[in-house]
Amino acid sequence: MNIGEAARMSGVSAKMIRYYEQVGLMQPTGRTAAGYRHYVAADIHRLHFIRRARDLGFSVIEIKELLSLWRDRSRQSAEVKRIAQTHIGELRQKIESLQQMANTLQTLIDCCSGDERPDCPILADLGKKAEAAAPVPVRTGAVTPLR
Amino acid sequence: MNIGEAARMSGVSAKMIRYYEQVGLMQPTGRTAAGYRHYVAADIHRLHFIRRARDLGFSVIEIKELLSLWRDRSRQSAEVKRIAQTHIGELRQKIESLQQMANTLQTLIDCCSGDERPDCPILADLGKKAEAAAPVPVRTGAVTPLR
DNA sequence: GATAAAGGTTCCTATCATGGGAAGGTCAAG
DNA sequence: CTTGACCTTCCCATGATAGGAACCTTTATC
Repeated sequence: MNIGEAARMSGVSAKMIRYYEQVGLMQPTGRTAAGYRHYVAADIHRLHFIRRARDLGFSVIEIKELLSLWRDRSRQSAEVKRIAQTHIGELRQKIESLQQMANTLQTLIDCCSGDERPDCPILADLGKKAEAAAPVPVRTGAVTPLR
Repeated sequence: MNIGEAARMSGVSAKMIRYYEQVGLMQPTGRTAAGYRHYVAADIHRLHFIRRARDLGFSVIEIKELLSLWRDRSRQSAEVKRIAQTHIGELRQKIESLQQMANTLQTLIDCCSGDERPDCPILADLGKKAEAAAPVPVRTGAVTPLR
């Protein structure tokens, strides 16, 4: 099966399939005489795995680790759990940070009359001299951008 | 005042100050004979504004809009409110998406014994043929990456 | 006045996952 | 044999940020 059909079957774009090969998530596949990649059922399965992991926000690095554990008969589930927990920690930190932004912003919005007059507590707050209200920005690390 | 001191006073790095000038958030400042940028109090104030807006997750584009409204005497607060509400909508969507990831992942983690045995529901789920459990990925637009 | 340290300038590179597009080769159907 | 769909590689762009090189300026010290 060609890359296009593999893309359709796995839900991963052809572009990304090539990228995953390049960064080592996918083994280089066999090629036809003309240089076309060809895929078998196991490749599709692996692509499904990757896509699902991406949907859960795992980075390429993390997915590489998960993949190497996936069919390792001697793996210890503790290892997988550790990776997942680290990741969920990152997710939670990011959520909290966004939540704090949203809360602060909501407070400002609630105070804004939102009419034709120029008085606006949102701008007033942004322009305040000191940073009294500024939430400490959280360094959340490489959590995957949402797709 | 030189760019270094402006950075110290505003909490925006010199690198970013130059970047903001380049993308039009800051007006090009005056230069000394040697080509050094120099800043006055109003510039620091503007940098504070920018930093605060960045802390709230506004993109450079949005900040540009907010800045142009900031000292516009004829602005309507409704306009500012609209920008803020659009932005908070993006934040909420992003939060929801991350929350869903975290929930799914937590469910899987809870089912994983996390011991020395290889049986692992996390990997089992990721490797499932169909995408039954896959949450629909949300296109959340240009919400700022966390800092 | 010479020198060294600290700070400024521009320009290039990288991040991370993803997509767009060009230039060109291949395959299958009409 | 042409047409259109598909494949290949290669380059570029995204957004906000940082790192670093090469080079110039200012300031303080000897």
